[in-house]
Parts: sequence; C-alpha cells; structure tokens
Amino acid sequence: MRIGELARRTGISERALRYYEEQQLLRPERRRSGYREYAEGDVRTVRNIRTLLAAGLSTYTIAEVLPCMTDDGDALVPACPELTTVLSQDRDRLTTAIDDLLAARDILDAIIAAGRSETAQPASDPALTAAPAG
DNA sequence: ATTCTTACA
DNA sequence: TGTAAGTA
Repeated sequence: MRIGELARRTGISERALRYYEEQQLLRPERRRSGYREYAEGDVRTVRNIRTLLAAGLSTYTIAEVLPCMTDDGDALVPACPELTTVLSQDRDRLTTAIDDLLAARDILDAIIAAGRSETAQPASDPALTAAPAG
C-alpha cells in the first residue's frame, strides 16, 4: 500500500510516517516511481511505534528496540534478553524526570503560598493582571 | 488525484 | 509537525 492508505488506516499523518522512515522506524520499499510501498504488517508496526512513543521512548531507542519485540496480537512482548535492561534504563530516566518535575512544582507551590499571605499587591505589570483569554 | 523532496514558520 | 512549492 502507498503512504496515503497507511496514513488513513493508522490515523497517523503522512508527514509523521515519512519522519518515522527517516528515523529508521519503518523501511518501506520504493517503486520505480519513487513512491513508498508499505507492507501489510506496517499497519501494526506503526501502532507499536505509537505505543512505544507514548511510553516515553526516543525514536532512537525505539529503532533499536522494535526489531526485538514480538506482537502477539494485542501486547508487545520483549523477544531479546538484553531488551528488558534497556527498557529498565529508560524507566529510570523517566523516574528522574518525574522527580525533577515534582521538585519544580514544590518550588512554585512555595512561591504561590507566599503570594497568598502577602497583603500588599504591587502588581504593576498588566501582563500579570490581565484576565486569561479563552 | 497522489506522492515526492525541500524548506520555512 | 503542518504546510506550501514545483514535480513526476
């Protein structure tokens, strides 16, 4: 199938599908016309790519992990022994990112709390007092 | 009508 | 990523 059909069947933009190829996530064949020719299995592959992206993995990691994943119809299953190690490392990276965000929120909370107890309101910047547009 | 590449916002 | 341009 050509890119238009794959885009329609997966709900992913043609732009994104070409980007996935650039990132080595998909390797469609080429016709003499230059048109990309995708295999039936690519429909499932694209869905798996979306799943992995949603898991916070980079396209680089997905590229090296995708060939080691088996798809039993509904779930992705690691097929290589060293795969779980790589995934665990990414999990640790997410944990660190989450901790950083929690720390950032705590700082904002402290500043916001300080503002609530403040009596004087030297709000001179109109950008800070304007009502939210929406 | 579709797709392709390149490039800019 | 979206989109426009200029093709094949």
